[in-house]
Amino acid sequence: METQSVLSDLNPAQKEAVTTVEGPLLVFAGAGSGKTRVITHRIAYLLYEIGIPPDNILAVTFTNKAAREMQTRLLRLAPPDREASDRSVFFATYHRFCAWLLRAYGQVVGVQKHFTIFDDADSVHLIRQILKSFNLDSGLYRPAAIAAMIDRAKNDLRSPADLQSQADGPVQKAAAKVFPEYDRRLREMNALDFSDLLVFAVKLLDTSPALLRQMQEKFAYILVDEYQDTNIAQYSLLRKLAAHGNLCVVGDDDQAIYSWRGADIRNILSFEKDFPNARVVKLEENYRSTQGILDIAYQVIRHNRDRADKRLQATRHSGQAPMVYTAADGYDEAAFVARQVRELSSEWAYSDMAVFYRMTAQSRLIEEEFLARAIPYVVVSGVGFYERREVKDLLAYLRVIANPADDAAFTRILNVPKRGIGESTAALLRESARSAGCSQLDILARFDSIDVSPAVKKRLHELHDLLTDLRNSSASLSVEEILRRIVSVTDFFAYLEKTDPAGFDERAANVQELYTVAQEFARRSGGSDQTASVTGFVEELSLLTDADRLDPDADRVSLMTLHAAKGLEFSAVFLIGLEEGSLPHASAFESQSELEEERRLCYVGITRAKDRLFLSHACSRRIYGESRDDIRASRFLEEAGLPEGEPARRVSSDPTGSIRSGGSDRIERMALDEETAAYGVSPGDRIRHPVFGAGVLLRISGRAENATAMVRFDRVGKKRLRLANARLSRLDE
DNA sequence: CCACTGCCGATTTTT
DNA sequence: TCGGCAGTGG
Repeated sequence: METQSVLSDLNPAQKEAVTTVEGPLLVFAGAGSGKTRVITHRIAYLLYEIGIPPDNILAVTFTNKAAREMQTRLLRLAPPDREASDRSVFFATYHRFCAWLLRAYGQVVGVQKHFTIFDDADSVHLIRQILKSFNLDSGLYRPAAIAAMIDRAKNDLRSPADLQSQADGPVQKAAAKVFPEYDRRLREMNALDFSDLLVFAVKLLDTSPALLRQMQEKFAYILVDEYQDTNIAQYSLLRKLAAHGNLCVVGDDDQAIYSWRGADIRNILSFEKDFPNARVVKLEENYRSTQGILDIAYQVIRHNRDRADKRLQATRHSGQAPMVYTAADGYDEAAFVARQVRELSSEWAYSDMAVFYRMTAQSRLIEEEFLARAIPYVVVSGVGFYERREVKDLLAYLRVIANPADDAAFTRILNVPKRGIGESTAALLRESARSAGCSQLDILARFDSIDVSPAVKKRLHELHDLLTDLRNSSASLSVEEILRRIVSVTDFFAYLEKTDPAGFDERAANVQELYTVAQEFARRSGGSDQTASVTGFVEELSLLTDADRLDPDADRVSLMTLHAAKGLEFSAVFLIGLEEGSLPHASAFESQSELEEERRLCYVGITRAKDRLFLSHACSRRIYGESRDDIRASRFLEEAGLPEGEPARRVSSDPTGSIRSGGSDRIERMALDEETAAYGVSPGDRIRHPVFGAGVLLRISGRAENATAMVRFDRVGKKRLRLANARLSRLDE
């Protein structure tokens, strides 16, 4: 009976993938072929048919979202009495798994228990400081570029010395020079960046054979999702853990789109070589898309040379043919998308539709058009909740509490809220810490011996007391209570009010939201050791992304980059900007392998569509403020055998004039700054202008008296106006 | 410590 | 075009 539920409804290939339990297994899971099903059913099979204890199973994913989804779906397969035990199957991202391992055993390789995880912004910030201390011009050597190189080296398990010897070109040389210093400072701060989590986990398992053996025994069965995106460090980790050979990897080389992050497609293509007895199963039955959509996808992807041969077969009826729209320009393209969305909305919910593009900036015209027509949408990703200033500030307090050596966090809160400690004092603390070989917080503890004015000394004293008090009280408080305490003792709300009066409501709401997140964390972890729970909370936040908190129930069209689209599906998909230079991106023109990755991006986009697919491109476009009308259609359209149409005429859009837009909501569109409050209007509003009449406010840019509004008027079309001068009034809806 | 200005640069960003 | 920065001046 149980076999029934675990194996029923699986096709033969899926069944083979689920029941081939011993030995290495590579599952090529084409788009829409039931990949997640296979993984979850396989785990269920291991648990309920083979009788493997749940804590012997490790399932590795790339995103928290994927981990969560698998966990939920596994629970649905559980016999009623087994639910509880299923929870001890270890679902984790690589990074979370490594963080777990290092918290428990990291001391062996010099990682302190309460280490902090640096996010990209922290890293870049640190690198900027180092460049400065080396007198390297941060204009010439862009910190983000250096950070990327170092990150890449780590993901390749290359040491600073390796980078040094391979460095070619001035920027790489600079990166090679910064690398060891960057690492040194991280160690000093008891901090690890994202890739360090992997690097040190590998190092730990290398250093301690006993621990490795223990882990191999514990995780006797390992499953890996999205194997095509594995980088060298991750691969190395897997090889060590899965020396027993019970490794099941699931992936699709055609959907490898993260090589620029160090992912190496060869990991999946040479799995059979690396694990000699590997069984290979190909899932080529597609349950998602119509045949017409799959045909186009195949026509595109077959142009890649570096791929395993396979072709998806539709299990669904043929459906409506995909279409290409050749737009006069970007506005026309946006209008086309909006019109179609409106039309399709009689058949599908907005949340069944999505617009994909190559670059984040490409969302803008679509957003404006959707705002103008009151089409509800959500931009997936964008400025994340966890990147918001107020959230990072409060997080920095927690970081200092959990890890007093975290100088980066300390620097962040040193003068936040403003307490009259300026750059010169900050530099002094930095320097003293440097020469004394201790943390800046340690220096603060000895403020008496610091050579500063009495006034500054007093402020340092107060800061020290404040932090000491917080740290002491943290032992007996929940994370939420600690947060509330930080907010109250620093008078945080007053600080928000003062520095950003217009954005106050927004920011205050974010602080509230953070309380809620802390509450939920406490409920989940049911913690005992408080320091551990602060550490745990900070870790959780560091490893979360904004996508983890999007509300899936809201009825909105999703706007996202092609990278963000992987793993999702929609009834109707719009893939816009299919132009040479955009998709494929210009930077890929010179390289065969990069072009192939662009092609895979295109493929990923196409295969997200269940029923309707719209591909569009424009003949003329504004690029970096310059109008260009020599834009050529993407080669991928030609490869797909899709003729471009006659350039469409500019269509003047009919303003719908109705209700407030859907775009703006707390999480995703928080960019409405001071101006919104100052002038009482925000994007999406129906407004009236004394001369031009009624229209829709599309966008606000610039600040203070330079702030300009982009308005689409019903009668006279689009105009830019200075907010300070234009007397815009909001029309009630 | 801030507000202003002028310059540069501009893919993608699972963690 | 536009946003993020470093450098400047009050």
